[in-house]
Amino acid sequence: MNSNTEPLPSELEVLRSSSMSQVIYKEIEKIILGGTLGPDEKLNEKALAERFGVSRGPVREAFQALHARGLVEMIPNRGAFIQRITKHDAVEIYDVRAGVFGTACRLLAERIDKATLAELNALLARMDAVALSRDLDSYYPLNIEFHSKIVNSCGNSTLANIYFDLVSRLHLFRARGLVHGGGFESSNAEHRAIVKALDDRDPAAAFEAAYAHVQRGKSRVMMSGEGPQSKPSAT
Amino acid sequence: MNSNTEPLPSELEVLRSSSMSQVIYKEIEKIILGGTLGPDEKLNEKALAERFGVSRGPVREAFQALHARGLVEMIPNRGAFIQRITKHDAVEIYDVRAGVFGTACRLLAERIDKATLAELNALLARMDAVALSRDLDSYYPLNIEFHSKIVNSCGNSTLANIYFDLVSRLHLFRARGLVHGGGFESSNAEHRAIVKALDDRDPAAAFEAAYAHVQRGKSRVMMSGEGPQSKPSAT
DNA sequence: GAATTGTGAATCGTTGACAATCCATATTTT
DNA sequence: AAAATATGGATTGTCAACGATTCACAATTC
Repeated sequence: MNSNTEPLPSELEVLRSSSMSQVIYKEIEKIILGGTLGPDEKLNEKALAERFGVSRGPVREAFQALHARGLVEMIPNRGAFIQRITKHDAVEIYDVRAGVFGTACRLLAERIDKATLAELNALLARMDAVALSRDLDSYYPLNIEFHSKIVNSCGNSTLANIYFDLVSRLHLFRARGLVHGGGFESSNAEHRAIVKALDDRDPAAAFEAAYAHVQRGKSRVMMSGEGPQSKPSAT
Repeated sequence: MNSNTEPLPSELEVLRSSSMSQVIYKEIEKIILGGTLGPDEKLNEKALAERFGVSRGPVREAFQALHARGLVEMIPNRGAFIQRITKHDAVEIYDVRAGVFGTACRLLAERIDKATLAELNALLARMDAVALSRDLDSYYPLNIEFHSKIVNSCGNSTLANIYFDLVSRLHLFRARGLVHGGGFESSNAEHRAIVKALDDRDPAAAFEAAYAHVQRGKSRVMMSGEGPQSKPSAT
């Protein structure tokens, strides 16, 4: 076909492979996770449709997908609202995330290669260096990269999708600043314990180290006592 | 086919509390998981809309939600198809399910009460009895009830939702008969190991027992070599 | 006869319009 | 004046219709 001509990676090409509602989905997801809108904020169909230059149909379809993924709440005859994550919800999500991340490490321990191990060690070193200079804004992305590298290397895309979904939902729990807040030196010590278990090819130890690490992260976040705590009725 | 158009049984009142697309979602989900349709089967918008007596709008919204949950595949300008689960996909799902179910047991071990323990023991006894009579059709629902009881008792609805989603997706992998196929006496022995760990309030042991149990279930299913094995391009 | 091209029916993607519902404000009632 | 009730505007839920794309099958070409 036109393997020689592909000068348009822009919107036209995207529209060929993905339907409109999928594009709208990604855009609204960006808006939600961007954090500019407050929690419990209303998502106006007409306003969003006009903003993207489409009709309300694709927007409504995107809403349903966002609802299925737990990012928005649908109230009949009222519309779509950014999902509100209570403290109780956040605890639940952290516990599942601990189990999923632990499972990723367990699976990775059975198949990790030298290259991946080297990359993880390199990240450890960089995080240690940044921790010394106490540069929080530099530590944060490295921390994410470390966890993502593990999840993406465990050879299970289903697990990876679930993991990143959980992380997205936690983003809705406005309690950041705490992730960096309490002691990230100890955090990196926990990272080292994980990598050591991976290096030892010890699945059980890898799970335990990873599970404990996320649980400590939960404690660090919850300690600060931020976020909404009201508990709406279950669906 | 069905000249008597009454596919929605008295659930018109549900429409008050839930939107139409949510009802359609549940109906299509039932159709998919019912198993009457083969894998990779096309879901016709117009046909489904007429079957439910609505227009195509709500049906398309339901499709998006089903797609987000991994039950249908959306192909641009082609429509919605029942998601095809390859053997490779099934392995991934089993591994995640093992980790999630293990996490449920781990959490439950920290909070289980006498009543729940008694219920689980009662189920164990019933499954043993059924195993003696080799009544597979009676064993299967008890097996499901056992796992569901654990997941629903661990006090984490987020985890429960993810778990049942994974189970649903595994249903798309047409390889049943195998779940019962190879030795369900050993399966119940594994159940006993889980309950023992729960009784001991030993989280780590509970996880290991549960994880190993699902992994053995995976082996039993995969051993039979059924299911589609073609591997479409990764997303 | 096999491959290619052309045609038409069927289906999908999107839109704009209409009815039903909800919300905020103004009006009435006690 | 406070509570209850009406009212108008805005928003959602659903539908039917239009253009665009795909698929199956017939006609044509080599």
